Amino acid sequence: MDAQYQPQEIERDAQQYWEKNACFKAVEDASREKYYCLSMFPYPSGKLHMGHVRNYTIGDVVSRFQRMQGKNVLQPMGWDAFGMPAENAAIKNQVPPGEWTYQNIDYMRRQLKALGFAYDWDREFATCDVDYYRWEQWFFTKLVEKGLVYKKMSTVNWDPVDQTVLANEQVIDGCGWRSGAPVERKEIPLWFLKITDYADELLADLDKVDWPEQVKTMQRNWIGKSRGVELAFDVADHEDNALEPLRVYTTRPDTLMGVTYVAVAAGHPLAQAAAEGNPELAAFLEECAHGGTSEAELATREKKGMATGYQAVHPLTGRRVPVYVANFVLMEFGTGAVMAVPAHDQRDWEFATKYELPIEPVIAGENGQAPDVSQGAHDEHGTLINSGEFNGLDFQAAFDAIAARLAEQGHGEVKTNFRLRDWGVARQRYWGAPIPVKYGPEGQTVPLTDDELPVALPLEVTVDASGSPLKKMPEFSDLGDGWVRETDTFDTFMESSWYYARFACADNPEAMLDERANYWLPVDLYIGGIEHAILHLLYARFFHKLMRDFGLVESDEPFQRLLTQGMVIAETFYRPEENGGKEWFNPADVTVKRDDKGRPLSAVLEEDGAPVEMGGIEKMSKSKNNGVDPQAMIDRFGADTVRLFMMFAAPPEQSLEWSDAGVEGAHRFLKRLWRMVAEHVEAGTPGELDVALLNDDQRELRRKTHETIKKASDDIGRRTTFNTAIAAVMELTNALGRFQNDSDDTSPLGLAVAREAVEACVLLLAPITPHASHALWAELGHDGPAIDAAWPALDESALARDTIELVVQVNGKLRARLDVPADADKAAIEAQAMAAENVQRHVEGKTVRKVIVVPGKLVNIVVG
RNA sequence: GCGGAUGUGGUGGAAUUGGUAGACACGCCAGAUUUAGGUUCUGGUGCCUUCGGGCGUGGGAGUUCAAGUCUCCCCAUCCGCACCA
Repeated sequence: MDAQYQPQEIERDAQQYWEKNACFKAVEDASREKYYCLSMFPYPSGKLHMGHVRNYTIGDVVSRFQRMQGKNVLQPMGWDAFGMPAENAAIKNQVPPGEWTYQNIDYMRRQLKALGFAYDWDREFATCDVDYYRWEQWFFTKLVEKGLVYKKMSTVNWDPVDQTVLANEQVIDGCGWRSGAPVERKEIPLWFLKITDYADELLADLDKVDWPEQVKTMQRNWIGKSRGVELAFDVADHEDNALEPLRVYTTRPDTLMGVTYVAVAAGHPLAQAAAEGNPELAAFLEECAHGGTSEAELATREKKGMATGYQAVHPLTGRRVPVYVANFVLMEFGTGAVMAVPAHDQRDWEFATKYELPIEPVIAGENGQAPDVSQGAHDEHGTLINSGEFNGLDFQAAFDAIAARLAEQGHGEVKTNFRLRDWGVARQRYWGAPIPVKYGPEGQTVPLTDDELPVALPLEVTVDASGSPLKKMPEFSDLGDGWVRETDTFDTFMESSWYYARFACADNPEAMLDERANYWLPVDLYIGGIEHAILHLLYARFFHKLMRDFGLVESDEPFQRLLTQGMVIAETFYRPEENGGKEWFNPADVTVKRDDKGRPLSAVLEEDGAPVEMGGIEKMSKSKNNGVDPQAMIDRFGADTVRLFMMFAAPPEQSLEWSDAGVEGAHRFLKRLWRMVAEHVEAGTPGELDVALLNDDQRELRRKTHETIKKASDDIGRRTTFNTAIAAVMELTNALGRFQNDSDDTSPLGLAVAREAVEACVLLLAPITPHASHALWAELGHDGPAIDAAWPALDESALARDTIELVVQVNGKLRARLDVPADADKAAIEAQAMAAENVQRHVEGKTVRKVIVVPGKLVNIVVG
């Protein structure tokens, strides 16, 4: 065989073999155990970035591993093809979004193929294909029939200059990203899906899936189920006329006696009414109507408020408290009003302090006395004080008693609330799936019928900054007789909420899903970025339940197991510019100088030899110019090296720092492995592996082989820590290298032991470096391809040891190491530990108080 | 602001169930080989040290025979926050 590792030839040959033999075509087979492995599909932005490479390598490693376990594996790929970037590119380059998108898909598909991923390409689709989104339109009309869809007024970001709705991302510091004009908040009617109808089930079914606990916690908190009391304050205006009662929700009815004011959102009817004839308040409401709508922006904004002049009547005491308008109270959230207990809620405390409102403690501190609230709120549960007849009750008793009293008086009731809000699915954009609804001349709103579907998005358009071209295309929107079509399109989360199911039967022109979906679903392992932990994953879970209740799928959850991968990050380099900005340089164009300990000292730009500043390690991004192009790395080292480095440099859930030196290390390892296999093949034909005849070196290498099989199987199959699996294989190759060089054992039996080790290395790496393993497996004389080889089997008997090394501690400090027989009892171990010279030295003259023996691990002698 | 995470040598990371801290790799140092080609091989490498040992997992306290791992407080960084995907 060729002693040189030639990745380009090897990878081309392997990929041709797989393609020619349709190796990765998945066929439903009820007699075989299936495994559906899915990586989140990419947005076709132009070319692959390292985050994609990482995501898809993880999925490919698991898919190939499961195939070697004998499973019937499905690993599909497609394109999340609708979205804003295509419209932005269209504005910039005068190319229709569809054309731009499909060109990007063609280029990125070639890149994926060059990485050797084991996809069933026959199932590929893009969400902008009408054959895909037509089913989403059809399903939406069915949801309308079932009453799971409604239209209501909702707040959006409005750019008053460009006369268009802006996404939160397009609002920068409260201003439109193109126009720079201060953004206004505008109310428009939008379509919503009733995800809140499924809130309880979405919460409960988190217990059924095998997901990282932190993701489940984030979803639970997002759904935010709480038990509280909804109560009403009577309200009186300046002339003491009674107004509509003010409804608020609280999870702390026990603090009700500490209410010193109530606050309403700027959009609340009470605020609007109070502003009439009050120009100052009207100006404040106007101020609140500016700026973005995102919760983060609202919550971090300086807390401001203004008195309405209205009074609210405390439902139990009859005491009057002022009604304020506050910019941190949201109309979308709950009733749009809150009761404020500044002594026991930090946000209320800050507001009360700022506007000099009373702060009255009603919950005792730890010592049973009134807590000190001069520096901040006391928000823990405790015994009630200053609460009249409720004094002395604990949280639960007070909750129940106060809720009962409010109910008695008709002022309130216990209520379960959710933080989760219904899903607004309408977007005022062009590049998305048209919402299949029409409006009649008398204001009718009618979902389209099956024979009016699909509504195909026109592809020949001119896009500019002034909003969706659909709204200016009567040939699209005008249906005649006074009927017009909806020009809003779906949120792109709609497409990504069910694509995993369509992969099971992507070629079906007659139905959204068919029985094949029930063969493949649920997805056994779903892999993607942690940034999708809430929205995408929650919407997809919701959509799955909708499809289930419509009889389209049988399972309750779409993704049985979830792996959330970390980001790919890299060092940044820059030079300050005269205008105060920074010019960023790509790591590929910079050389870092180090001191003799390897610490980075300085960096210079290769082009001019002059220094650049090191800007720290950041997520790969265009703005910091620290992206490393996967294509350049594949061209230089081959796909296997890139895959190996990505899997070795960090566990999949953590962020991964790109390192050119690390990639070279991965490449070096593959070259070394190749050479070792070549040397082994040259050394002669192995004999029969008769384990009874092994010498010590042979038995040791064989033990290492099977220890490695055991560890790699567990690391890849159960733990998904590919980095430690690779480290274990590297240890085995190191052991094999010593065996080849130091022992130089070319006896038939020695070669048989070496062969077992070599084949283990090749197969254990096959999911990670499939091309190299494909070639090496053939060089080792196998007729079938490596992808059809079974995962190496563990021989437990090879792991057996005669003696075990134990450590001996004195007072927890390591003092000696012992070789003890594997079957030694505690007394014997203790005696041997005590006898050790260094142990004697540390025990001498002291009293042995205790001896702890942990079998197989250590002995700890406690002296005093 | 709210919710979730992370923090270990010069660097990436390992330590899976409270039990040997630093596996594996990068970098660096020394030596050998080769001087065409992204070399290869061997050895060393946490810090301090009076060479006995001592110290050491972001900082501070605590539980334990034993803490990177468990508890509490603090600091820093990252992710998400409903129209980015």
